[in-house]
Amino acid sequence: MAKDAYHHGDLANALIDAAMAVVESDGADALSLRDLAASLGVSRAAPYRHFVDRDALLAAVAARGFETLVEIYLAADAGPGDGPARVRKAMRDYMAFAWSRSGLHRLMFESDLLRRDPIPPVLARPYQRTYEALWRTLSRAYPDAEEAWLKRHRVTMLSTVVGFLVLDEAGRFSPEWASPLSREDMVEAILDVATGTARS
Amino acid sequence: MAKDAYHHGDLANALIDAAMAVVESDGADALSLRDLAASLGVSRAAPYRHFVDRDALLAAVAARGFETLVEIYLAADAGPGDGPARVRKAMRDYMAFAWSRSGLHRLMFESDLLRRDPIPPVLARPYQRTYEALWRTLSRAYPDAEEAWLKRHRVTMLSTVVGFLVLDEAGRFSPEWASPLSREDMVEAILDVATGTARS
DNA sequence: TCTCCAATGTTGTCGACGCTCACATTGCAT
DNA sequence: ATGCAATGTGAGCGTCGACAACATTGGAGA
Repeated sequence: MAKDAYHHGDLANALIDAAMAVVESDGADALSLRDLAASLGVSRAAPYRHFVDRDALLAAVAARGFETLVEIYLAADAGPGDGPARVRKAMRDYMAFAWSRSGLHRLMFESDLLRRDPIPPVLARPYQRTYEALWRTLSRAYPDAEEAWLKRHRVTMLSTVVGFLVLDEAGRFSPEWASPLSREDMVEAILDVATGTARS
Repeated sequence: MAKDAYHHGDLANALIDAAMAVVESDGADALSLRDLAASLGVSRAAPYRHFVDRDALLAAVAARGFETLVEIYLAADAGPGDGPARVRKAMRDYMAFAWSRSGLHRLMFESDLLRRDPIPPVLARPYQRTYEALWRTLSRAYPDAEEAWLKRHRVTMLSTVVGFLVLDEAGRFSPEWASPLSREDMVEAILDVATGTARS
């Protein structure tokens, strides 16, 4: 109680937590540093002691998203089943993650953050680790494959899954549009195509 | 010259044109109604006589994008080659369009505009026509296919292409990441997977 | 041809926002 | 104990979207 009078204690993390909640519920565009500061009982200028600007805070939020994604990939790779089954599970779990936290996922994949040159420092490592984890899963699943084949597979697999998520989050696959396909039908079709096991 | 003193003449279209230029060069986030009005030599409030708010202007810009996409699909469908070849060309031309006007493409597929309920009226028709045109190309290419197969194909095909575009525009497929694949290699691989002609 | 009105454009203003600066307070290392 | 770096404050600047009250215009109908 004593310290709370002036110094917050861990304002940086509190800001990330609160920003994460806003991003998940209302999207990154809805984030206001002033509102955030007010909700934490702190002055409007306080956040700038920890993040140079609004984008830096969003980058920190996105970084947590990539860290979560790393865990998802690693868990799938450590799970049961043969290689291709683990790849499929990684993609399925990734889709579930994007679905349950769509505001965060949009920030991670549609924002300008990763378009910057250079990429924000806090984001660089989690982002790189994400793709290392996926690469590991993929190369373990197909140990005899040539590198070019694996790279090609990585490009097409990610594209298919991310494209489905983007279009779905944009409301493109409404029931009447997809009919007679159910959501599960579409997810399985996407996983089939993405992992290269599609039936013709 | 006389009318220019007070009445602009066709401010609505001039606004859309100017906004399109901004969207294509700097992205939708960079659009400022005030700057736009100034660049057209009108007052700050003038745009509001033609568009209820900033989003309405962006919706009009996006609508033009969808109209362009309709033309691309129709042209591909009217072109030479058998059905599957025309589908492939439609997707290839779509990718070229998204590439050459990436700011516009991002507005069309990543903005909140199409997430609204209801969809902005100016956007509803061009958006619907886009998918009718694609559906026509697809069903003509596979006249004997069942509806469920066609719908599934539409979902996976669009997902793969859009996902590649989104990830590419986000800078995910930089040369060192994709090596030894060239951009053309990736495009062909995407088209193979999207159109269901991928080699295993 | 004149008149009036709807369409169109302008000025003034408000509130929200990101961000900066000068200053205040705190706690930790010395 | 003290002094300094980290952290928080309050005031304020400039930009923006949006609204309201008013001004100007051109064309439709008398």
